[in-house]
Order: sequence, then structure tokens, then C-alpha cells
Amino acid sequence: MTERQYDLGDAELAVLRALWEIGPCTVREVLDFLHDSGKVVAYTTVQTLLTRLEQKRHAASNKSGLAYVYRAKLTRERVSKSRLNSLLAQLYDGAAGPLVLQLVRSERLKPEEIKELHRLIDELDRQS
Amino acid sequence: MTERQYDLGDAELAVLRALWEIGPCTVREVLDFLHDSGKVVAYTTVQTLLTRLEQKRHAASNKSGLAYVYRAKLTRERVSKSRLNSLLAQLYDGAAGPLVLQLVRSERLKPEEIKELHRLIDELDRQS
DNA sequence: GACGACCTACGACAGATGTAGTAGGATTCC
DNA sequence: GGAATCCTACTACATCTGTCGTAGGTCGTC
Repeated sequence: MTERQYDLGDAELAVLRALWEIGPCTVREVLDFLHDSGKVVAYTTVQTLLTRLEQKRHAASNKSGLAYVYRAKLTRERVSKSRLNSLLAQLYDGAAGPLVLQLVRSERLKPEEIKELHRLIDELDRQS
Repeated sequence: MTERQYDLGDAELAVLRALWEIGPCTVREVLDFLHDSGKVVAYTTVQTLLTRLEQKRHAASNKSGLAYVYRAKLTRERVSKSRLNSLLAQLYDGAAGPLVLQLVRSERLKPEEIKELHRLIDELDRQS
């Protein structure tokens, strides 16, 4: 059911985010990134996570000198879209409208975002 | 990390949705609802799911005649909000703006939703 | 009062995830 | 060249989840 949401656990996603942020890197670099983000895990935990991401084809690696360098194969956009669709399907009956309204209502948007939104809306208005 | 997202699995959420849809009901009613939704599972699976939801305090029950009647304790709104926050934190750095823009861009909104959105935006505009 | 339809209480189990320890090879540095 | 460091390859393991099966009550009906 409900499309396996890209089979990414929270910890795996955190590692993937590290790859997105710092680009191709080693286990240690991901580890340091996570530590800097306040998440404390063991070196081998990160290693395991990267290995699993690679098994799932969500990352790839190649040896460079002593260590392997990993890089993400899944883009942030794809994951976002997948997660978003999941959310929409499971909690908003697939309708984006209510979600957008809720977001605009409850979340603080920056002035420039509002401006951009305004522009988009006007455009949509004109189209319909 | 990342707040346990209300510790709801997909299957549990599906059951919770049934409770939301049809109101307080029995195992069998949830089962029928799921079947009608195209999801085929065994009676005892639903039973287990409801029991777990109750253990997690996300549902409650009381015996009525032969069977137990379950009701949701977690509202759809709370789950939506939690999931949404998770999504924002994990994939949009907590910023709602980009998500809203992406949604408005890529998802088709209904005319009345656009109108409502317009109204909201104007309001926000005036405030800032 | 036996049968079939229901219901609950438990127990099970596999797969996914998060987390980490150990062993042993390579590198570096005194 | 021996110690300190790093890195990889495995193995392990507890949880959480999704799915059920079995055993044994309860009720209505013939």
C-alpha cells in the first residue's frame, strides 16, 4: 500500500542529507557532519547506513585512496516529492489545496515568499 | 532525533483513518472499511493493529455487548501537523515557503482553493 | 444442545531499521 | 619497526511493523 515512501528510514535520510549537503564524501565526513548537527552516532553506524543506501541504489561509491567516497544517487527533489505524495495521499486524500491553505495559514512565510506566491497565484488566476 | 513522527506505521495509520472516517467502531467494521478501500488483510491483523494503537494511547476502546468498540484519540489534524513538521524539518530545512511554492507550482489547485489562497495572501500582505 | 458465526487473547515470525562491536589490513609517524 | 590511526568487512542484536494462526469463549438458530 501507500507506496513504500522510498524505503528510507530517518537515520538513512539523515545520512543522505549529509551527502546532499557536503557532496561526495567519506564515512568520516558524514560522521563529522552528523556530529556537528548534534546527532551522535558511531562511525560504524554511519558505515552501515551508507552501505545500506548503496545496496538500495540510493547512493554509490568508489574507492579513492584509502577510503570509499560515497555520493547520493537519489535527489532531494525526488525524495521530497515522494514524501509529499505520501503525505497527501494518506492525510489529505491526495488534495494539495487543503495542505497549501493549512501551510499558508499556520506557517510564517517570508515577505519575499509571499511576494512570489502572489505572483504565482496571479498567474494561476489568469490561466483559469 | 526528528521526533518519532507519532510512531505510526502505514498500516496503523490506515486503521486510524478508518476510525476517523466511520467513527467509533469494531474490528470488523474497520476490516470491512479496509476491504472496501481495496486493502485486504486478515481480521486478526486489524485486531492487532487496533490493540497496538490502543497501547500507544492513540485509540481507546470499551466493550459494547460482544465486541469492543474502538475510537481514535489522535486527531487527523495532529497527525497531519506532525507529519508535515517532520517533512519540513527533514527535507525543507523547516522552511514552509519553498514547500508551498512547490505545491502551488506542481499541483493543480481548484479554482475555489485559488480564490481562498488569494484571500489569505492578501491578508498576509496587508499584515506585513 | 450442537453448529456456525463472531469475538478476544496470545503467540509467532519475518523484514526493516537503528546502532554498534570486533577483526584485521593499510598508513603514518616517531 | 612498533604504536597509533584509519578504513573496511562482517556480525550482532533489539525494536518496530505488518501479518497471521490458534485456542477458546459467546450467541443465535435449527
